[in-house]
Amino acid sequence: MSAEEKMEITILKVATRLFLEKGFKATSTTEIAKEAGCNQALVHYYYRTKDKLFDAIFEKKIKVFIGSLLQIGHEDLPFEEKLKKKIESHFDAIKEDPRLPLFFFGEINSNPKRMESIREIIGDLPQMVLVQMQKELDEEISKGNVRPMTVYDLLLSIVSLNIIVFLAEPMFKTITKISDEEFSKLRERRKKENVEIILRSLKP
Amino acid sequence: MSAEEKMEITILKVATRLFLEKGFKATSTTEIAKEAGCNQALVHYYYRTKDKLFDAIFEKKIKVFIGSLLQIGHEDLPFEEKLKKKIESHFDAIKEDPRLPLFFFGEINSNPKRMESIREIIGDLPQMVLVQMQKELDEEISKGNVRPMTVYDLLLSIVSLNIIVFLAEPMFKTITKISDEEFSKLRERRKKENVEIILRSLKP
DNA sequence: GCATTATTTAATAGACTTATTAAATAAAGT
DNA sequence: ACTTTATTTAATAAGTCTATTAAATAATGC
Repeated sequence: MSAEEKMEITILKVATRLFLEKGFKATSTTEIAKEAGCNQALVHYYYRTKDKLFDAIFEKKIKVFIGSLLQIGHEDLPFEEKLKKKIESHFDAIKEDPRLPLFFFGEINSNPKRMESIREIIGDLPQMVLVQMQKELDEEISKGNVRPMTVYDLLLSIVSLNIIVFLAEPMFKTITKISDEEFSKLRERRKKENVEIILRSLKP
Repeated sequence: MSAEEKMEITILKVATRLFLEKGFKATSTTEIAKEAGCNQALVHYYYRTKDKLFDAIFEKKIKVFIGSLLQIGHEDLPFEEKLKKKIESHFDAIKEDPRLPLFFFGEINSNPKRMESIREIIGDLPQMVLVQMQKELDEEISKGNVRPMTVYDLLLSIVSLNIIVFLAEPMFKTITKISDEEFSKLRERRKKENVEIILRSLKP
């Protein structure tokens, strides 16, 4: 097991996939071991408990999700362009991992304490996102380019519009009987549409 | 147990609360029985299996959720007013039962077959919502009052904006440390804001 | 009152869960 | 080559879960 991938890593990858797909409760360490190709005890040997294994994964993913809203290296662009980039990078981060939204909202709901303990680990990240956007937004409002609005409202709208197409995919496909191909088109259209909706919503 | 509420009903109520709170997998018939104040076997006596009990509840709730988008008795109102009523009635239906969105998206994701079998039971309801809105929308587009847009896009936007505040409540409160009172205000503001965002998004 | 039916319980089968143990094998260090 | 350390497994404890059984109690019909 040295030419091959280290089993410790394989376990983590399999666990990531399964936790994201089915959530904490519905995934067993037995199943993780089976898919990784090892004994169930090995999962506990490397990660001690199912909880610790999960937390490591959860932490990594929430950083990706929140961090995608913190656009860097575009300070010189005009407000609308910066915002467009934020929305699109957030959308792309979710597209990379379409189960992310349900994963977070589901796991935080079923175990609010988890979020508390993760809060300390992710640190300033959420604050940075809020402060950065707050600053940019307030400036535009004072210039009269944007109608008065809180940063919370703006963020909620962005996240909301960006997650829906991924969140609703199974329900949507069942109801509309739309093909996978058609759905892909719709998803790509939504990315542009979301930017359009947000920009329109800001006009004074 | 006849002056009191019938145990069959109590079980259903408790099960509804627990399934909505924690989902199918995380809720045991043992727990339902305990909270209802009866023996675990009685849950199976009345509802045979955990699955059947769940399906009965799921079906009821999805009808409420989808049905709230089918506004009736306002055919004479102008388009924007009808749309406003739809958005608000959908928002209110969720407010009545804030765990509804996570419940659906979570359960459908973790068991897509469930949705398939429920599809037959709920019947035309989703089609009615789609057709009704399609008709109203196309009319406005042909009159030039609304920019070209599919009914899917409109519906996705509405549902998305309406669910986010309920879906994100635990995450949002942890990150922002906002008080319950402040959050209530924000939630009420969102209801108006959502109507505003949607109407702006339709302008030609 | 007695028989029939409905409601409820205790007990348990059988499967699955996480986590720990001790033992086996492989790798590395000297 | 021998010891120490890391990796892996089998076995199992202790608990949970759903579903079924047979037996007990309560309600109803006649």
